[in-house]
Amino acid sequence: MTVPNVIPNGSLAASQLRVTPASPLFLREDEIRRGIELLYFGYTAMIRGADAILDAQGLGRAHHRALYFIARRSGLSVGELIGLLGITKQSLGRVLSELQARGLVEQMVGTADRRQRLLRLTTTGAAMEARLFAELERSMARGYAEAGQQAVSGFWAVLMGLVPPDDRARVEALQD
Amino acid sequence: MTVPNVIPNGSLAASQLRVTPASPLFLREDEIRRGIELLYFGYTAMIRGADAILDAQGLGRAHHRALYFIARRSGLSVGELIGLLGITKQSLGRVLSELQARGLVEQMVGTADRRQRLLRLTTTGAAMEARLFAELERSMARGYAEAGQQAVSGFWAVLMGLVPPDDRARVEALQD
DNA sequence: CCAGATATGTCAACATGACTGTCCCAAATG
DNA sequence: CATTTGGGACAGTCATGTTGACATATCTGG
Repeated sequence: MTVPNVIPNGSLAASQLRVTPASPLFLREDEIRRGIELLYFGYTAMIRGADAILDAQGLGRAHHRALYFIARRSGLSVGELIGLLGITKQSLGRVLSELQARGLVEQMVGTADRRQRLLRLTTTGAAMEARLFAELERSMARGYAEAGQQAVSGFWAVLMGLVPPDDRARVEALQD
Repeated sequence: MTVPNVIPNGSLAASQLRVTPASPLFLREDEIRRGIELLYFGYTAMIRGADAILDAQGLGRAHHRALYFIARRSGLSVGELIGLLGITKQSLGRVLSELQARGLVEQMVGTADRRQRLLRLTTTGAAMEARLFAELERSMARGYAEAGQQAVSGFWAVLMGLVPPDDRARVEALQD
């Protein structure tokens, strides 16, 4: 690698380096790469268990994400789900119709706005989502446990810091 | 949601709940879901900037991952790269031959084992990887900065906790 | 030194999940 | 009533993963 080990960055908080707190900070490339790699491998590892279940059912990650958010915000509209997933109407359309065909998801006409289709899980769908969630939970709980509760707030803080400020409200909104 | 708010977990460290440290711990579902969601949205957000560059070049994330790890471990073998990416030889083959055709990656016959093809970036490839890395870095540095250095070790700790113990050595090995 | 294991490459077929573009309908909104 | 909005449907494309089968060069153990 020819990229220098030390990278200038205008306005960062204190790092492990011995830098006076008020000075411009230099983050070492290794620290950045470590974050990138842990994010990649950690995310992959967390998903792995659920992937196996999905595979056995002939479903994919796209189905899981839809089930997850419908479970999380029962009664959300198709448009809201599209916004959370960040995909197009056409892409979601296929996933959603498969989930409906399997009897995992059902629609209701919106009450306030009758154009909307409000989504919720069927009993079967809720059971499936619970199985998938249990896998994610097992992994995440282990991560929390191994790191300790003190680490968890740092974990949250950095991840939220990755999300562009304009998008944060949407993420926070999931926390009821 | 019909899943209970409180989930039993055998052997976890202290949480925010008022639980005596030695007792079995109960992690609240919200804390788990928050981790899952932040991991999803944070990862997506970090990648976004690089995705735009890749798109403009007609490359995809698969190419980026290959470039990233070749940059990180210059001279690694095809088999090692397959192991890091967790994909099949055939999947990597396509990506790798595209990168070679574009003059971003080159191969050398292994010295110790002449069956191996050792991979490294060309000058052009290193420049491309540096551009992509700069985007990831921008995002990650902002996350670190907003959270503060103290949070970063918690961030690392939880993510490493997500990785199954057997796989951790491989992740650590990237840190030279 | 030879038989078998290993590292890599390649061809072919297929599945998933994204995309764009277009057209349509029903309901809300002004 | 005209326009906008929420949603559905159809068609085609692309990126990236998969299996399976086979080839070739090289290493390694008996």
